[in-house]
Amino acid sequence: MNKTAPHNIVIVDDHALFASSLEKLVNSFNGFNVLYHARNGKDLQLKLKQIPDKPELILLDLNMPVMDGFETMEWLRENQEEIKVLALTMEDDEEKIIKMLSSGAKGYLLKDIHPEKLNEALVQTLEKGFYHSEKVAESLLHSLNSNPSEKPEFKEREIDFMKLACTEMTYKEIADKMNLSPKTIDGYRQELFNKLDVKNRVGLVIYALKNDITKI
Amino acid sequence: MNKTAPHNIVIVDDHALFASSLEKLVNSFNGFNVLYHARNGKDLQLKLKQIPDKPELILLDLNMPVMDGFETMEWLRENQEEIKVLALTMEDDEEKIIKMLSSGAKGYLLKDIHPEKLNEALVQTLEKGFYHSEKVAESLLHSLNSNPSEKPEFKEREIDFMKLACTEMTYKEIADKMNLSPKTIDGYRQELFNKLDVKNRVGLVIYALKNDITKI
DNA sequence: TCCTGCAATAGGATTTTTCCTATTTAATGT
DNA sequence: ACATTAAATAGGAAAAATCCTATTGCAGGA
Repeated sequence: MNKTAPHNIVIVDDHALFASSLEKLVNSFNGFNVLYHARNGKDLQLKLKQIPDKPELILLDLNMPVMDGFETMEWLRENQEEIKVLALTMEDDEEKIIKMLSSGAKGYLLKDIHPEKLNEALVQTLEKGFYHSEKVAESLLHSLNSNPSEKPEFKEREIDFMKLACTEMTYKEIADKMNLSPKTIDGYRQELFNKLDVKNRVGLVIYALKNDITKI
Repeated sequence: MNKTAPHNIVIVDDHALFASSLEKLVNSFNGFNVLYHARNGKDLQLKLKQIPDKPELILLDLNMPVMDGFETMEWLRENQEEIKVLALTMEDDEEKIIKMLSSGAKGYLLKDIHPEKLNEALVQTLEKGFYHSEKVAESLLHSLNSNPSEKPEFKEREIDFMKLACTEMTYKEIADKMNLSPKTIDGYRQELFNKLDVKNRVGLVIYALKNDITKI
């Protein structure tokens, strides 16, 4: 069909099965060819160094061990500016979308998109330089409109405290663990209750879990 | 290569991109052919009814809207006994593995397996009738050994209480909501603390969330 | 009917949490 | 050296949570 050289793509994803499957899919698109895939950012750095053929575009997963999508994106922006990057991930978290796009990603795809959309995204990114799905565009608009509710910032110690507050420890025990007076802990507690608009420790725990301050 | 008719496979997964990608991968295996894919259990029922060609094997995702993998597995066991099923999912939750296998799944694959393993699993399932990856086999052994820790049973009211305990309500408020005396609530609380071996309300909240008693 | 088991309830004490306000200390810029 | 600020700390009190034990009411089985 297409006589010109196909566009070289690289896939970065720690899920071997998904990466391999996706490779087959991308190869089935007209005019695209998957050069190789990398397990994570580190692996990608290595392969970019060792393999002379450079991709035009990278499909980058965000959740990876070793070196995740964000770190990888930062590194690519600094070291491989010519390569276009499309973020490809499960989560449509507004914060993450903004973070990736402002780090220089050309687009942000959700893994539940239709295969034809992926094809469209690849073509459009190479042609126009960017691609934004309806869903992501919507998310962005939403975040611009409803942004007055900015997320509060936390100090290191506050985050430490919140994590410990999500355990069965009493405040006295937490104070010991953090080498602070119980009264200082009480100060953190109060400050956080106000900042987060919660009524009690359970509210704090729920906030911390909802916002990935800590995992259980 | 293989002159005999290829083995027909059906993929059930709500992620269009993954399903389509996986289709390409499976088609690339020697002797396999993907008939079609379904978005969920309901969709599968429909397609099994409408499409005369029956698959020999179904690759079944667990997390789906509408009709999830567990329900689908139950239905398949009752209505399409001849079709072999391999569960294919992200989570290596022992409970889920056991649930699927005891519902008649021929194997349980994690989505992070290597593509060749998938090929192997398909071949072996059709030949021997089952496939168990090292990881899953290990999980099963582990669960058999360390099973003395059975999960406690909860009464309706206890579950109601736990859900409310995972909010910012005080016990007095919870008592009002449940139309019980605060002292009764205190009884539930104490009983649950003992049963679950937790020290305080935060412990209870964490237990409830870990065990999907409630969502946040 | 009597016994038994379970859910609901209570009394009373102690500990922890929560709230409000104020002071000390350390760090930082001018 | 002095003003400014943020972090750490304190006092004191009310509210909520936690603990232990005991009683009541009711339903079902012997």
